[in-house]
Amino acid sequence: MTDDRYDWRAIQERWLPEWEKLDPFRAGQRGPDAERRYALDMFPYPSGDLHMGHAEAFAIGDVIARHWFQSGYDVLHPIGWDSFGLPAENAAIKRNSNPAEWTYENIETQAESFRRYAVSFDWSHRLHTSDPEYYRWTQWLFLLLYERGLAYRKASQVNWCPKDLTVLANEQVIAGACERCGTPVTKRELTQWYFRITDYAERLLSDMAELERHWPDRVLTMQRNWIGRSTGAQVQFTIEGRDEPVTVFTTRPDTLYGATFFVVAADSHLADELCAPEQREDFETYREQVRRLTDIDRLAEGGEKTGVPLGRYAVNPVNGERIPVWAADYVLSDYGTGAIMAVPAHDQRDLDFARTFGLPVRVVVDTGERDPASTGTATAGDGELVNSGPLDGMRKQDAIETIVRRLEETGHGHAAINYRLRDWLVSRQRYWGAPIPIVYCPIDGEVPVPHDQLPVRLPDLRGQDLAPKGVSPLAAATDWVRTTCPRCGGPADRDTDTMDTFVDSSWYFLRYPSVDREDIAIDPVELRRWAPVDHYTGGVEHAILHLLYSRFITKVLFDLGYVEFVEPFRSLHNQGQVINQGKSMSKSLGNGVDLGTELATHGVDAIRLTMLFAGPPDEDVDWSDVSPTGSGKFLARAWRLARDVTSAPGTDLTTGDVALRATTHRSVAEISSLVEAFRFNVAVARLMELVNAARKAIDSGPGGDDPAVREAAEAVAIMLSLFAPYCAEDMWASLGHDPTVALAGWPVVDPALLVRETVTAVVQVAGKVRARLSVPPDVSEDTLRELALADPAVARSLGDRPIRTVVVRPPKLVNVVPG
RNA sequence: GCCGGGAUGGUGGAAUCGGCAUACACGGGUGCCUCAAAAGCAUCUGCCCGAAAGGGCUUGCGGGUUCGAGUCCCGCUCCCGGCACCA
Repeated sequence: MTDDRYDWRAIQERWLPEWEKLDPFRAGQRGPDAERRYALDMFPYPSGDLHMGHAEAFAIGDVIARHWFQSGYDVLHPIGWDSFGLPAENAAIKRNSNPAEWTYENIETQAESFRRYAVSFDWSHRLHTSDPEYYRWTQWLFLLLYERGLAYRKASQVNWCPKDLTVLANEQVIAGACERCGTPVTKRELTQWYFRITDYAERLLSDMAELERHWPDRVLTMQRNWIGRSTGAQVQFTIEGRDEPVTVFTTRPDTLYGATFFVVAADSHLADELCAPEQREDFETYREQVRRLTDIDRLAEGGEKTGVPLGRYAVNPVNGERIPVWAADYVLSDYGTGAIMAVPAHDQRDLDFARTFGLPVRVVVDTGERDPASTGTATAGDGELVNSGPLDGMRKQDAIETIVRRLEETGHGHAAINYRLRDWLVSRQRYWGAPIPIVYCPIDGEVPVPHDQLPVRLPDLRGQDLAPKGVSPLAAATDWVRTTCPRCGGPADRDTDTMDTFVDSSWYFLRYPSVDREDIAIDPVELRRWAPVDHYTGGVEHAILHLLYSRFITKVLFDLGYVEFVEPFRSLHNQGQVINQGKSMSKSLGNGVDLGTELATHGVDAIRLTMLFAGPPDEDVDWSDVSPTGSGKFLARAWRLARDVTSAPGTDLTTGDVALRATTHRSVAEISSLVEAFRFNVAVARLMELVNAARKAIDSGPGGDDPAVREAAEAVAIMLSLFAPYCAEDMWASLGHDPTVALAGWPVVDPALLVRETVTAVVQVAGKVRARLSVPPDVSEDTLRELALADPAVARSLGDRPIRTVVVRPPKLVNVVPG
């Protein structure tokens, strides 16, 4: 490299093979006493090559990991692939092949791109969730939950995607449509496997206290809303002609005297059971109509209430009043008990229903507002209880406590907490996933596959065998399905569903430290060494699903003694999206930006730097607003700086120009705290300032042979290695050092150089800046006041106005206030 | 509707313990270098008045607290994200 032009292509070609040889980012190299850190990036799904979004996310994660490496920590920064999933199956059908082919081709492509992108991974901990060596342990995890009673099978109405022909978890239904393909979701009654995540609702909520301030607010809020805790009471209503009472959940037991009717979910078994013979025809017509309606259609109707009377009566336990029972679709069969007491005066939905069907409205809380029956607006606020027997005259909170006590005394109810969260449906009617390790025996029934028979491997299906049929493709592999019962040895059938791929990703971070262990899933010693994850980087699209499931599985494994912490991710940051011209990139808009093309045009460093300099990491980067060319220019400038250093390596740096040294040390101090605060854009800006200052020192200051210039250039190289590793490495070589700059060690700040000899004091007159004074940092209040008042600009600005007060805040500011 | 987050030059963004608003860049102007171009270097660049010196104004809008507000308080407008018949 004799050319003195910055040539990023040559630099990439030179250093990539050197780094491959050095393999500098292996975990566990720093000895037993080094402090350890676990840096984790959300692992990618192998759909083709890496894209702009990956470039952003992994650049951010890499700065964090590289900063830890530079700071002397022993760092685990692993990578893997979330490699089960639907697109591989679709590709396999198209190519008449097995999904593995497409999957592992893409993994290799992405791995190659990651290497070129210079992410500081420890490749020796690599994993793929579709490897039998991995999914064996996913199946083991399933069995663990099964043995604990946390995995169970039940028949229920499930979300069904009519295009993908598979069931979906509640979390995968977005505004009534399939998360993956956007098709409106319908309901089906199926027997499926569930994980009992609702058992952990309270802990998932309360353990969030330790995530506060370390996770983004919006993620915590989304999780809280998703879990949806509400407090109230369960109340038992007798149904005429039925032995067992029906329980309802309400958050407003104080309004019990205002219940004027009773509603059960139209699609529930209860509605079917309660329907009187004379209403049977109407009910079944209505139920058919409800079943056909997707959530999207229902939303489109704008809250129009529908329903049918069931011809039965419920009895209000507090006053013995008979109230009619209706079936309606505004009551959900899978929330609470699927039945409610309707208090139209104080609940808007009940009021809408009552007004539609002419049902009575009785006010029991006087809020001072007008009668809901005439205004159409339910009154939900606090007020004085009326028409409520013993509760009359109380306020809301008193009434709630009193009525709950009475219900408990009479055995008609009790205080209760209800959650919006449902159990996690994990069965999928797909091929490319981890088979559910259960067999069905005519004699022994449901039997778990013994641990020593894991993994239950996928049979080799390809092409049309994988086409969606509404049942799992595995059902057609009869040789695979037919097996022997582990208990009695007789013929039995395997479960033909595979697990939701979110099961795979709910524990991968626990596997990374011990990927090589073939005998156990999680090596407790390795896990203790690294986990929990110190920092997790990834997209906000996983704010609920992946993060909630991971937290749940971690808690289960904690209870079983496999892990020693209850929260897997100490801190979390969500990167923004890379968009173009104000919109997210898409084929239909034709505004896609290809990462490969950008890298080929500007080089890895310029792209990484552009991503990081564009703005705060959690905000979107609009590619049409940023300048990779500008980033490239800065890198060239920094690179030239190193070449213009003429002092020898090892020169005593403390003899350098004091002014530049102070600038360097101040920059290092500031950049350190900016990087720690994830303010990478500002850190880069400060680095640019340091480069500019050093440039000036060479061109019009002490010159290139001054040790302070070497000190500045070396600091720039080390700090730049977080953002632009190739350029930094080449600078490091120019400065006469051996690779790799990535492990050179973060520059040490000399506190003596941070002390300023003079500072600028601002002098204001009536709050407007009129003069600046150069004063010592420990200037006294009196001296500063005198200096300020003696300043001619202050006198001019004051004119002949008298002075009312002088505010003095040494050493920064004086404000002279005229009378 | 509920919850969360925002609004600063032509653009991306700095300045969050109340104390120099517009750092660092992008874009643009002018000049040097060059046969020319690219690259590089120098320099200017919030708005208005002014030849200049200088002055006035400015952080979505309206109030308030304060010697002093982009920053704190009250009331709005608009934008982005999440949830949405959850009893």
